[in-house]
Amino acid sequence: MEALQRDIATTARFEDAFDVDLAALDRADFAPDDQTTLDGPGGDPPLVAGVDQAFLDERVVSAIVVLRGAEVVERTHAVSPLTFPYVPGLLSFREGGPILDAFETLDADPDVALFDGSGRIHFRQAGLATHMGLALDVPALGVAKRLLCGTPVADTDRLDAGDSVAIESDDRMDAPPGTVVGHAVQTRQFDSYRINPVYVSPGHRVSAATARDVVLACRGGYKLPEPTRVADAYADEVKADYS
DNA sequence: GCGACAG
DNA sequence: ATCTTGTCGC
Repeated sequence: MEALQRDIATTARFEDAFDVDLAALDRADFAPDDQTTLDGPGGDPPLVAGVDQAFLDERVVSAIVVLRGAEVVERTHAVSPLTFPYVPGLLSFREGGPILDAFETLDADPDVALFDGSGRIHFRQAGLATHMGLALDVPALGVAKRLLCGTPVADTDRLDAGDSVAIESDDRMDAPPGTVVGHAVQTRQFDSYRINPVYVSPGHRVSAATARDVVLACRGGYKLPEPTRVADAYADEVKADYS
């Protein structure tokens, strides 16, 4: 499996190779109750898919929500059996198949997809977002709540909303020393208590800088970017129906 | 043996 | 990820 991941890493493209209109994405308002920017000048915001999962006993709910700004264009999910344990570094072998099951039921073809986990921030530069992006050949990036590996180039405490700190490869990773494999992104912040940043990295056909910009543009007032947040909520909703 | 570890 | 009530504070 590790060999496959190294192969995936060499095939994946950690550079911009897509046509997402970032300017239009910037104009999009992801506030759930705002629809006013959907028909703004310069074209509609791109289709952004959020992917997240919720677990049952021996099964997993894989949810996909596609947004155009704050508008939910499509929601779909799949319930699949779990056949592999959680092993740090091998997450795609546990969650990848189930995620692809869900994508098979998706009609829309998103301009970019956000996965819950790492992309290039991975020992072999082939995290879940990289694996999925390549398998689906869709621009993809990973959004993780915790750092799997790599080293922030500066303190990530006390960052203001909108700030980001590059994450460089460390000696446990395949990437050449000093390679910027992602960013710690502060999507939200308060004056009093500290909110941790999310760790964003390229999956496929997206550069580290663009991955960061996409996540910042998708902020909807919560820690998680809106596509991820609504997919998370949808996964829990579906799980409740199966429990 | 020690350390480190997405979801 | 998941098990879980209340609770302190913008």
